[in-house]
Amino acid sequence: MAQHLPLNDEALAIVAHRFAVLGEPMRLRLIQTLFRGEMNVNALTESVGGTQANVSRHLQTLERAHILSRRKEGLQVFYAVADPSILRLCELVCGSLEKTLAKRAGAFGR
Amino acid sequence: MAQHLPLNDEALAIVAHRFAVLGEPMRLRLIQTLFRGEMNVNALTESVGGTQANVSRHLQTLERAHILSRRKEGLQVFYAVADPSILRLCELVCGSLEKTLAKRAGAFGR
DNA sequence: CAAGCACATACGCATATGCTCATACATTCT
DNA sequence: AGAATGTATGAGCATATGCGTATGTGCTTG
Repeated sequence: MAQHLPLNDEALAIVAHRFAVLGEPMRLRLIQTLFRGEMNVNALTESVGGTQANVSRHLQTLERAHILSRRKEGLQVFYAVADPSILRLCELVCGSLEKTLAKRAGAFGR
Repeated sequence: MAQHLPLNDEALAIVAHRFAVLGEPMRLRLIQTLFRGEMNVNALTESVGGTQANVSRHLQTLERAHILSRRKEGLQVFYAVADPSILRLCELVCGSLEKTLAKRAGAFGR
């Protein structure tokens, strides 16, 4: 947002929407899983837990935001991380949080 | 999220919350204004538009998320960007959006 | 101490969001 | 064509969120 500033109303809404899409634990969990590579809906549903319907909806949200890509192969649909900046985005947030919330650092990593 | 992966539930919730806080146009507008430097509530209210009550609420949300800092001086309260990573975060999103949504690029800049 | 200013908060409303259950849709196989 | 499988979508509910109006709180000044 440096060479871009100040953003007008439309741009602001678009940026806010992108952040909002990333602002749900279930969607982050899906993205996190997909960092390991492309996966179909059933596999993702098992991996993250919850119902297939819910997972499908979140995947749709992420794809519409151009964060994931969608590839249909026969009966199955494979999703993958489409926007490489997402990883850096998450790293930035994690790094910042580790500093700001050093007390709760135990919640990070495994 | 690289050396951090995979995040556990608590960490995921924290990261998601941070993204969610950034996922509102009004709050982004406040942050954007504060990139120019510390400002009090009245000045911010005039700058971003809307009611004082609403601005105050959003500022509170941002401060609780450790994105802004709060300094009281007499009658006035001054807010400032507390987390320097926010700027890079916004830049990342803007850059990514310019590429992904090249068609709507006209919405950016001024 | 009373008045005034800057900011925060309680309340109520309208809308948005996430979830589940059930069902529709699409593709493959028999 | 009909059955089976994988995915998407509609309906309905519960909760969360953003907003405005009105009021409360705290500091300062006359």
